[in-house]
Amino acid sequence: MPQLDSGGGGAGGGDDLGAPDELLAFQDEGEEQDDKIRDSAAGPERDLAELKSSLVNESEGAAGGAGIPGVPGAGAGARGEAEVGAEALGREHAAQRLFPDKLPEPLEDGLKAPECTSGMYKETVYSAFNLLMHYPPPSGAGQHPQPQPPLHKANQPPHGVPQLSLYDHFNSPHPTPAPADISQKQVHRPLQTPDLSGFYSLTSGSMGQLPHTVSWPSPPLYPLSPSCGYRQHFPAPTAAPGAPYPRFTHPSLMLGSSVPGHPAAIPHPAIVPPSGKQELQSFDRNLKTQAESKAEKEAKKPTIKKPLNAFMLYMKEMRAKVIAECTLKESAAINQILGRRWHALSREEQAKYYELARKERQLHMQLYPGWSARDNYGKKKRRSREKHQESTTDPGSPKKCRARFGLNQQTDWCGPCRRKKKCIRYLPGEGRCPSPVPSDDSALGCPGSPAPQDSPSYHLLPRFPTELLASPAEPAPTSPGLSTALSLPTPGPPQAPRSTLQSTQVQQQESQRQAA
DNA sequence: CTTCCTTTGAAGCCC
DNA sequence: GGGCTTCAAAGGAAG
Repeated sequence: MPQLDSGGGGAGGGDDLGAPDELLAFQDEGEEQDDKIRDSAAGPERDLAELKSSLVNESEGAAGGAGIPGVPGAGAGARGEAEVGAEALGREHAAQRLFPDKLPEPLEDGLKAPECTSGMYKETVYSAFNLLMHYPPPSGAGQHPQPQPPLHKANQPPHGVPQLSLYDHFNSPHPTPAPADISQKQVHRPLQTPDLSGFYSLTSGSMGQLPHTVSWPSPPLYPLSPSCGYRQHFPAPTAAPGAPYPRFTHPSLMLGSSVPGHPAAIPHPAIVPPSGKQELQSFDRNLKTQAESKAEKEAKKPTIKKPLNAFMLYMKEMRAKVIAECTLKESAAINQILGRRWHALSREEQAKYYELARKERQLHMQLYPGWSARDNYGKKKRRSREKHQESTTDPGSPKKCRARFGLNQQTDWCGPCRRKKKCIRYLPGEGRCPSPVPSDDSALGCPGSPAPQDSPSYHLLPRFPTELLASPAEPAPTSPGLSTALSLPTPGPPQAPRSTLQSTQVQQQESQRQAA
């Protein structure tokens, strides 16, 4: 994993929640990083071209990479408990009124310059990082040597000034702070990108300053109030302007005001109703009747979702863009494209998402100390036991197929069927699946650039036209011989995989476009 | 209405 | 510790 932590020591030193896989991902990126970094200043067009070249060179490993930008850990500044209460609230408002004047110059610039022309997703990433600045400040700051205070008081910046470490480090043009007098500012600076908040929503003031090239249909992970921070959903009377966590105050720390099920409770975005409308009704009922039995409350206990990992955050941000580019809406297809783009990201670009995910996990852990991913096990409808057993005992199961031929269970595709979960091609006595499977899209009737066949880190077939992944100005090279040499049969009856159908659909769209 | 598909990553479980 | 499974998001498709 990239050394995301600043390593500045102190209380934040133990904040390593990263996964070891992240390091592997970065190592795989290899030496192309220099080129990617060099090109990183280009716009969306660069992305497509880079993506194409990345796909071609995907398997090229490389040693060592540039260090990932240091990211402050979770060191917590301490505040005295005496600040709890209305006094602190009043102080917060007062401080917020003063806040704009305390904005550092870059933030001021951001406030005054909504026209930002950065990379295609940089804005949102940076925006998320702006909010990450609300996380515990780097312990290295040493501004709060006191012992770790309670959560809702733990991370307030010293003087209501936003922590700029992440901001400065990533040179984000976007400001974070939320002036208290937002409504007035909105009059002069109408929102340009009302839905900027894929990761964490920002204050309306910030949002007004944050141009967003991609519409953001998704609801914010951590919705904010129009006026500041996370106050709306996580009211924190003790929060100072720019305070990191207080607006995220855990329900259990809200002294009864935000406990799930409590009338005043406002759920964290990770808290998801067990069943949509019913959940809303449940909350509505809770607003009316507080005398429900404890058992009932338990039964209606909302589900706390897993924190999003880096790729999920990336998908959340980029989905709309891919949908717009490809005119596809099926998520399975979009996700394939996003997966390849993810691999094509530079180390630094991925590092941003890994860091976001790390913060996400850290925040989630603090919000829900007792929560475990196991809590949600079985909440999604599991496949039946019989089906599972059938899969594992089926000689054609990809699991057995991969095991038999020494393929990677996680990433290798089992033969030409191109399915991970159920190999429909391999049959007993048929011999080894031709794996790696054909690495160009021609098997799907799609021209495409060949993928590295022996790459241990990139076995997946390109099942979508390379045009979707590569720059239109740079047509992907075709490899006509490969598929014909392999002469792979289609998955065949009863049905071809949906992805194949989807690919065909995409190809048809592309053909029509070219014909036009 | 429910499940599947499809991706990567994190985490839990089992041996 | 390795291997496997489940879940996280998303929305169309299929059952």
